[in-house]
Amino acid sequence: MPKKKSRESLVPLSAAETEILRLVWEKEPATVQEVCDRLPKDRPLAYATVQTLLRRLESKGYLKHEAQGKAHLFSSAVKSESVVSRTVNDFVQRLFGGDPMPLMLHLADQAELSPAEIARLKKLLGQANEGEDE
Amino acid sequence: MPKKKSRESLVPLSAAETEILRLVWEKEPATVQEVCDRLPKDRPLAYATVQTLLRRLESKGYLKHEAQGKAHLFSSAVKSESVVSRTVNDFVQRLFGGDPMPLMLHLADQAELSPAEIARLKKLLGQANEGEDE
DNA sequence: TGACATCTTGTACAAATGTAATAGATTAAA
DNA sequence: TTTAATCTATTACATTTGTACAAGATGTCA
Repeated sequence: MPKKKSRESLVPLSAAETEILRLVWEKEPATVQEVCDRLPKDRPLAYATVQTLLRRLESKGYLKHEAQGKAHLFSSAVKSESVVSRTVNDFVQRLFGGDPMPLMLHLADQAELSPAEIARLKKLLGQANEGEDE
Repeated sequence: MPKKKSRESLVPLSAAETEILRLVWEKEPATVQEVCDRLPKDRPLAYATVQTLLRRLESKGYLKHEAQGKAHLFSSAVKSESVVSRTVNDFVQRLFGGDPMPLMLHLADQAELSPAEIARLKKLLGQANEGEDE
């Protein structure tokens, strides 16, 4: 029996689609209007544009919708984790040839993490190398 | 006087362009042919295609070239670090709304890091929270 | 110095993307 | 039940992207 699920090979997300998909994830299910309301102020998009993007996300298989009155309620059709996973992998592949380390280092260095976050990360990292200390 | 350098706002990289740019970074300066030679086997591209991408990278300001005999030698026009930085930021913005933590956690969890790499990361993280341990 | 082998340049072209206007359906309100 | 407010559906359209052929320039070797 297959352990890893067969990596549905969805059509890749474009930049604008990704932004919108994330907003849906933030508040699922969501109507076009609700997504519009959550757009960052510095990134205004016409209602019709958001609508187009949602439709494309649906036709690409990332979202589905059900009707609620005359409006549509959009929600994810695939787990966000798997989308994130694939997206991050592709990204790392493209920009770093597949090696995640440079990205981790960059983030560890650039991101201004709180002590709590750092602790959390360390713990997660720790699990993999208990006791090791180069 | 400005402290941060003025973030040149280059035209963003497309996926294919990013892959090629990375190859140039790997062995700078490089001719079209050399880049072709370094293409991953599972991603064949015609010589002409690579050439087009290099040309576009140059017109977008990421690369420059000088002639060597009849060939062109391409090399970066902006530091790769800054490109990586901008690219990663945009990516985190799009997929995580700007919060790098989910990405770090994802990577820490997914990437199979060697003990040495883990140690390196921990050290880097440590600098920011010496002594802290919630 | 002529024939090859290489390179660059110009051009192409379909598909994807970003962005949106508009017309027609639907519901809620008066 | 007409009107106003919303929604969806259809269509548009300039750019960008991915991918590449072909013609002409140039350097190389016999």
